Amino acid sequence: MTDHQNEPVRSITDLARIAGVSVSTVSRALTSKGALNKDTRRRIQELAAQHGFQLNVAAQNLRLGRTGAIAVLLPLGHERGQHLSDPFFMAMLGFLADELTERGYDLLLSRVLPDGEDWLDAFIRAGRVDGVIIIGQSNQSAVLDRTASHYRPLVIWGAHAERNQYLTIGTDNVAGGALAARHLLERGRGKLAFFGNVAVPEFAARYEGFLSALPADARDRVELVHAHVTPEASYRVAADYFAAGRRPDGVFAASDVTAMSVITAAAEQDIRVPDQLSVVGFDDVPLARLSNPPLTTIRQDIRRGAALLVEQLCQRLAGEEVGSIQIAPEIVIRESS
Amino acid sequence: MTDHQNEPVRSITDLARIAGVSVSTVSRALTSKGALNKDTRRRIQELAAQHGFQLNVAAQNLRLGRTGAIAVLLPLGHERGQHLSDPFFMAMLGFLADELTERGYDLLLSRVLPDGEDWLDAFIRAGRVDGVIIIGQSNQSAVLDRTASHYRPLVIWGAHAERNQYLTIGTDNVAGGALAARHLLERGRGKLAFFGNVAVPEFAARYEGFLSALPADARDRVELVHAHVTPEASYRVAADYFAAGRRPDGVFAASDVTAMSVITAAAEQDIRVPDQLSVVGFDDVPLARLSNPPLTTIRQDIRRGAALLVEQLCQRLAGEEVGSIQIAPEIVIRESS
DNA sequence: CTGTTAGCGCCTTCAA
DNA sequence: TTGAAGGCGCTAACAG
Repeated sequence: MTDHQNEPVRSITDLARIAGVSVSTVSRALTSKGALNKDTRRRIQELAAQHGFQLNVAAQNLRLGRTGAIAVLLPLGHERGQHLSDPFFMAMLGFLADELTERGYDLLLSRVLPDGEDWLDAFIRAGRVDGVIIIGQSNQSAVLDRTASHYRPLVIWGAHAERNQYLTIGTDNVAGGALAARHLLERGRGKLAFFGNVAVPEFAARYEGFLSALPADARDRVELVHAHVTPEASYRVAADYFAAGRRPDGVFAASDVTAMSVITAAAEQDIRVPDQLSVVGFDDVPLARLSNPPLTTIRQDIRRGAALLVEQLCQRLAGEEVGSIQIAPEIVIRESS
Repeated sequence: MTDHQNEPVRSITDLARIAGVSVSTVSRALTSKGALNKDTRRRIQELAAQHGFQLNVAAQNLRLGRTGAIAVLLPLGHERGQHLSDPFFMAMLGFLADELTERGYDLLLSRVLPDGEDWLDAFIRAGRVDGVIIIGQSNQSAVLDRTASHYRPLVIWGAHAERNQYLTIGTDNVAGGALAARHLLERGRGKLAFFGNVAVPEFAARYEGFLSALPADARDRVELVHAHVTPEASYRVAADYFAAGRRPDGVFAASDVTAMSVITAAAEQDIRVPDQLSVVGFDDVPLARLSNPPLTTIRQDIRRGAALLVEQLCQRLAGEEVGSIQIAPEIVIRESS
């Protein structure tokens, strides 16, 4: 008998030779699929372990006509800045990684700068992934609609709009905005401002819900302040705003980051939160609790959102037809309001 | 001539048939490699564009014996919590995504719970990626050392230690700790505390540098408070600490998140920052600027770190031998100290 | 229960 | 300049 200890084992062919069986037997043993003698299977598995051999995933996938990977795309349509620095997206990414790993998929991360109309189709045609999760539709809803019409395994985190055909999972932003409005009213606030970029569909929905829950007189006086997503940019906007002498008594911010910017900028003008100004954020990122004062905010259930995104995507991969889902937000009252 | 408009084009074979040439010609045309008549090349490229055809990356990679993907691994050795919620890692991830995309690599994200000694080798043997970037060595330096001895395309973000053979890119944590110490001394602080988990090598180095820059009397009185990485856990530790009546006049926190926890917990005991207590963080995450008061912190150049990680990895992939690099930190003085 | 064989889609050597 | 053919490592009929 030959000494096989030193032969490198790079493929099932190598292992088959050493084991004295055919490649298909090795394949069956290692994939645990197909009928095979128990002892043969065990013997080959042990041999594989001894030689530190594992099936080549790429070849396996090529043969199976799949890739075993799901893309998570972050389109940077509106904000070219450090989108990935947004704690909300990051938490989402973490949970997605967990969910996908659990189902045996790899997570392919990509930030895309949408250019023209073909970026998504081109990405899909490259065949690198079996399905696509998009976090935030940005200003790309037309592109998404077009692609969704012929490509099924596509789910989007974000606001749902009637006119869009693609599959979305997202917080009910309108309801969230309404929660913020009612809370500020309860606090006796009536001179209100909304901080956020309403070109982003999610933020527009928050704003819309906010307005809709306000009595007419308060609604008419709401100031709409165009704040960007990144910490630096939103802080600058807030600082300018207060420096210009604006003095609302209640602010609803489109995100926790923006809310923290508002609080910081207010503090620099000696505006006391919450005595003189109530601030409500959106997201409930982990750091919201550590803001000073701790942030009152509209909580999005990120873990649930990630689970649903993966769940719906897998259904579509299995050929099922599934629809959009909205998740109810809740308000978390802390000390900033 | 047949009408080819409606035939699906799924492979170079299909396109070759339509173009009336051989598959190798199509391959050469689409990869822009090998000699080929200019007009033929252009004609085939146009045909491909018309039919929305792109080369199948998986098959290409199988043939070329590579994967075109780099893994970014987050070992959750010490902290099982939402590691991915740490803003520092997230910012790093964003920059890595940019750098890798630019060089034509996909980024495969995976959070791993290290179990036993084989997790990294097993991951590598699966052959899913061409190289591995590990963010944070956690408590896995033995595993890393073993793997690094036989697997070259491996780079680690984190503290460099003489005894470890693997390639690290990281901030000079010792120097960073010293910067914090000197700053607190300048502020006239002498009753100091360090908040952080010194089982994490990076944090241990920060602590070491902190102590080393202190005069003997101050050094001997430094309190070491074991704070965890996650916001909730570190906040709880800080709250308990102050509730127990501890009253240092200077705190150096192992991370910005921990520093924000300390500030929040202090505020709840009516300890004024910076009047009664100076707090210095580490990282300079985007939100540090928006902390209240804005955080004095030791800045890590994340963008540069990400660029270097990818650069060194690519060198190794090209067969070059390259060594570890330390990045000098700098102190950013804001209002918390 | 196991072996033989034909590809998955692509690249590349060799020959024309 | 182009074509034919072999094979990357694996799976799944189909035979035996």
